[in-house]
Amino acid sequence: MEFRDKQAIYIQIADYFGNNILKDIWKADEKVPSVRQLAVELEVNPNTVMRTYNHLQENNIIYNKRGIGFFVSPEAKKILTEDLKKQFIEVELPELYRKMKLMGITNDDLVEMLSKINA
Amino acid sequence: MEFRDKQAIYIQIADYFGNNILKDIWKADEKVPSVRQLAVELEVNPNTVMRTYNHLQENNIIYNKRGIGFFVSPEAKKILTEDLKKQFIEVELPELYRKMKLMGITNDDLVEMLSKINA
Amino acid sequence: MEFRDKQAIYIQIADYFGNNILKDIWKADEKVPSVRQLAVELEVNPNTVMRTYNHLQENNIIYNKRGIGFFVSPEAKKILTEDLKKQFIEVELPELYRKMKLMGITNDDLVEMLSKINA
Amino acid sequence: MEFRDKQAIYIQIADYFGNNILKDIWKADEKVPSVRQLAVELEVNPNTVMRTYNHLQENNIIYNKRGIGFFVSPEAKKILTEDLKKQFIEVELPELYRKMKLMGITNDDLVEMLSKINA
DNA sequence: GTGGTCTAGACCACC
DNA sequence: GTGGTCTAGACCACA
Repeated sequence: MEFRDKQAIYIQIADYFGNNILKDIWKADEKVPSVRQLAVELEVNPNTVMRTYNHLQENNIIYNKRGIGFFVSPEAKKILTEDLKKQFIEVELPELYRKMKLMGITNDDLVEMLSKINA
Repeated sequence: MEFRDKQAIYIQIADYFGNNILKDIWKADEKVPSVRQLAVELEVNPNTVMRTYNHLQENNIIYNKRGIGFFVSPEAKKILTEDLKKQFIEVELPELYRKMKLMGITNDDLVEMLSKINA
Repeated sequence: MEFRDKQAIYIQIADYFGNNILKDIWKADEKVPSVRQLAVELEVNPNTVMRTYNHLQENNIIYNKRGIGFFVSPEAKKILTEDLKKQFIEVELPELYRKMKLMGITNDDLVEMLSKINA
Repeated sequence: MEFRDKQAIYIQIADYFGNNILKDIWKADEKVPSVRQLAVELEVNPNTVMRTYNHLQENNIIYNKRGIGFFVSPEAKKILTEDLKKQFIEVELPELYRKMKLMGITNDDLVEMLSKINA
């Protein structure tokens, strides 16, 4: 994992978790790596991983079993999907619309541009 | 100005400038508000406005006439448009694509959603 | 046993013991479940149960007959009652008083609320 | 401020904030001490204070103005009151009831005990 | 072994 | 001056 600058590492790790869960790579009630283990893997300070885990736990994405570790919460996927949709509809879509209008990009142009990425 | 926003205030001001220029509200070689005046208007520290102006000047969006004030540079609109396009194609479009795929939104869905905003 | 709870598991088990004794479900000199048996029942590590038993033994709630098992100590009920009262008077009551004052709940309100639980 | 052991310092600081807001010592949109300042006052590491502030911010008790500091959120008092009530009704009241029953304390006994604290 | 908390000290962007 | 993030290292309780 290589970290983009500009965004906090602990957030990037959280996003990585979100993706893994949304893509069904990590399923409900599965154990996620321990704090120390992940810290070694990502070459990051354990505190930073801990911060990610706290963040995810507060948002009910993961939960903790005392002395055993962290696990993917059963509601994780639902929560992540809803958050994504809400963010998309309320923030990103209007912003996209605004920019398209500003640059004179039509819906057809947009679809064509997206097809090129696909290819 | 939204202090509670996560984006830097001086960037928010710069965006405001960009919009005004792109929408032809401010045209080439027109004078923009003075630092002090804008600081009072936006209820912001003058240093912060100065920072915006420096930033815009470095990017040739505005230019300075000593003792008179700042003016919209003739190339401003062109530069802003190009920046916008570059950012759009290289960053936002791929990100849009990624999220659509993650949420299972098709091109048709997207066009329909955009139409709803228009309405 | 609720692993996700913030309270230590061995304490939760100890509380469970205390309740059983106070409610006369387990009486003086009666045998309590073996460590292994209880560990299986509660789906808990035997070490954790052992820890509970050590804890209870230190507080004279249970005693041990070598090779036979653990038994409810004759003074168990008295000790538990006294601990409960002490904790109640010195810690919980003042805390209750503090919160009632903070929320503007009167003694009458409290009695009424308690009656509702009873019903 | 002297810290009780057993409970995390950053939580104790958060509780202290809650009390100050509930008692109207700190009012809506008032500035709270800066991270560094409070750290010095409480003789605690700034990271610990930061942790408290993050915690409070996530719960909309305080908000942040970039480069200026943290402020009491307008909804802070309402949120705190509701949390307190919810916790009281759903957790503490049933627990109180359970213990009273276990120890044979009547409503009248309870009221009398509370009066003694008052005196 | 697991997480949880805290300290110390550093560096950064921003106002 | 403000917050925000990260590292390094330590100590603790718990399973």
